[in-house]
Amino acid sequence: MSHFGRTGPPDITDTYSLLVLNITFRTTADDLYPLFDKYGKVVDIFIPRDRRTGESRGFAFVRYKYADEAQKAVDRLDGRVVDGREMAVQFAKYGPNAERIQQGRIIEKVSRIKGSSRSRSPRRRYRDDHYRDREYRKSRSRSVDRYERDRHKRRDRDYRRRSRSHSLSPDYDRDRGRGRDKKHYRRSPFDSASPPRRSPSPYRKESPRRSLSPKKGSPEKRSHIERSPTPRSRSPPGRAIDSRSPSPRADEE
DNA sequence: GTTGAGCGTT
Repeated sequence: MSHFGRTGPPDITDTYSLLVLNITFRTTADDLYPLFDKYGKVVDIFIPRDRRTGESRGFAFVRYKYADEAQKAVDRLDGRVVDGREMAVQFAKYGPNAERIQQGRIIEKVSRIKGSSRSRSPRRRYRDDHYRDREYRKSRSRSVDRYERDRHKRRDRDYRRRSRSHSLSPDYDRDRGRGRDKKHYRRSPFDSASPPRRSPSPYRKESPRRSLSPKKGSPEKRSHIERSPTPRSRSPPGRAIDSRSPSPRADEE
């Protein structure tokens, strides 16, 4: 009763799905229920979680019974700060069965949009057109494309932290930033209160940090060489290990 | 204990 998503989809025949993005990873369906239920009758709330960690992915699906209520919730809850984070509420474009959705309502059949009431959500922007363009082609299964991208994203998401970007063009990056939010936009690097005096090259992605003395060794280099099946007994038959790791305690122990 | 583009389960 309280927990949504525990069971399969109850009935998505006459329900409107709303996509809630930008929510915190700690936000649960129970937390969103009172918020969305205040604006209408919430049929079900589902928050996709990770299969491995089980943590929320950062977005949830709120299903409403009526479109007017859903629309109101989108207008009222869109941009609302929840748990210190602004959540973006918008109509879902895709359904659970990869079905097409218009204004949150699942359309089993691919009907042509007459253009009656589509300019109701100005938040969709050109993104809708972009996706639609791909669907129009129908040269390939978009479902697979989506899953493939998702998969890459999952792994890339973890690796992204270490590596900023492989080598994407400025255009690509700019397109993404522009389509998402403008909060990332910075007025000017010189506008900063602290001049980049300390930073040798703020524009540089990273400092090469070339050290003339490679110290004793680089563990990273050894990573690709071998995993060292026996890291503990990797002590070479020399005095290298002895000189750098006397291990006085080990002697006593 | 962390992260932040995006579209979903029994």
